[in-house]
Amino acid sequence: MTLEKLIEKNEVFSSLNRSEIRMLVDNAKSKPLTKNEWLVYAGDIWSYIFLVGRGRIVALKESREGRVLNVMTLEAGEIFWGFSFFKDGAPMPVSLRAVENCLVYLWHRDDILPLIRRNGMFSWNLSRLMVERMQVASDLVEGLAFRHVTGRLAKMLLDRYKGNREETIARNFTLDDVAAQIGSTREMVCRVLYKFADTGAIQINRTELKIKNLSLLESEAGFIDDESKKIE
Amino acid sequence: MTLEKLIEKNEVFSSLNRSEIRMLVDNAKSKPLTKNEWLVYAGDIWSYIFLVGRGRIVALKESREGRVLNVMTLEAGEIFWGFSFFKDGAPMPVSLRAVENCLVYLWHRDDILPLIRRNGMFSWNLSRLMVERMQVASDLVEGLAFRHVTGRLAKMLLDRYKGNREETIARNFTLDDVAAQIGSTREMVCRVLYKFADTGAIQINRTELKIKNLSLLESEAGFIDDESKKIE
DNA sequence: ATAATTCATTGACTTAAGATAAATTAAGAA
DNA sequence: TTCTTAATTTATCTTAAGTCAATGAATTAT
Repeated sequence: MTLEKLIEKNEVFSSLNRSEIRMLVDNAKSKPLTKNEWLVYAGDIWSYIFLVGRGRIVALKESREGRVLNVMTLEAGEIFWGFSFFKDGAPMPVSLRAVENCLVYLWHRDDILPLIRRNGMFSWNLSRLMVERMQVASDLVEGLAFRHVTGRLAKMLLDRYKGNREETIARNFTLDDVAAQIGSTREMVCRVLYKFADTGAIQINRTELKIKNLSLLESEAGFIDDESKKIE
Repeated sequence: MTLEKLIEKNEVFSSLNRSEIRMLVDNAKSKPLTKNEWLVYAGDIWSYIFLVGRGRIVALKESREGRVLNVMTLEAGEIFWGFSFFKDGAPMPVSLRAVENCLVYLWHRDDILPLIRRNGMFSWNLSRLMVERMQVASDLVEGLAFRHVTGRLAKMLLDRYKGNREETIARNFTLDDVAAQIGSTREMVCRVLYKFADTGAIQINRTELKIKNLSLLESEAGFIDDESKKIE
């Protein structure tokens, strides 16, 4: 899709007129990323806002011990930014890495600021997007603080495959990927998956997966009232 | 402090002119809160933005099992908002509770939106504040995902008392408070505090606390390279 | 001052989850 | 195909952290 089309389709830019969009298109710095290439590292001071034109980019945190937590995935058409785009000197809270070959369009803060001054609704729309991102962070916090690995994994399966009930799904993600999504280890993920299979919630083999019992999974995820887990 | 003064001092409102400030002052709904009173509950649809005039308000999450996680504390002069202030139907990710007697000034989304349309820098400043809040969330995630209770507690002590090195500090927080801040239990917090005392990092008794060895605490918090914890 | 209540502390016990290592299988390269 | 590499699976062991229960100290209410 052309950059112009991508901009037109994105809600954040919905308040811009023709000439403003043209200005954006003309000033965009496009940057191709090869699979696994890093766009920025956590801790960097980076004052850009960008739009994913093609491919997918993952935002992740790494611990010194080498563990990885995927915070979110940016699909084509989505927008993200460096924190110092908004606040001078604010470091990136996550690293950004292309999970496949990508094309991104970048704008430096200095090139966007005039637009923001002129167009009140533009940064309003940015604020709205930020709220969405906060919801993601909020869910993450809740999972990490209150749920066991079992619960986080069940929730992830539901988020991903609720629609594919009773369909056989190819396991096209590695255990390490899943572990990074829920903040655990591949061994734990593997064990818990087979635990779910034991209870009949899912069916699983080395390459495929099938959701057999939605409500069982939901109760593992903590969506359903489970008397044994309640207080008073 | 008068509402007008509070508004003038807050960066978010720094782009407003006299008459806009007057408009805000006139339209503010002021609401007193008694200690421990709830302002909103997590999950509520709540389209207000507010300014803490007096007192302190804590933003917290609760699990079904009764555990509590303090996400942040809003002091007098600080601003926060319901998520549906920005996005229709977006639920509150946290509950808000007064930890002492408070006075808050509230504005409904509908009363602020015209201002935002007119004044581009206002929502820009809001976005900047949102970035600060995201940094808080980011640190929280990092702590929960990568640090043990020991590390989170050490970090909390440093954040709170780095300046009070070698001074005796009254323990004016309950173990439950601390546990809620770092996402653990009072018993764990107690045990870890006495573990820190064993290593000589702090001195502690039932009512007081003293930081004895900053670098020991820092290494517990993971600020210092600890060979034993590194990979390869 | 005394009683009631809230907090802090500690030990014993249980569970969740990570580390390590080895065996097995699938996928891809030669 | 055959070989190599990467990923999955399982078992065992260790550690982190939570629960429960009991005790003692401080604080608040009466």
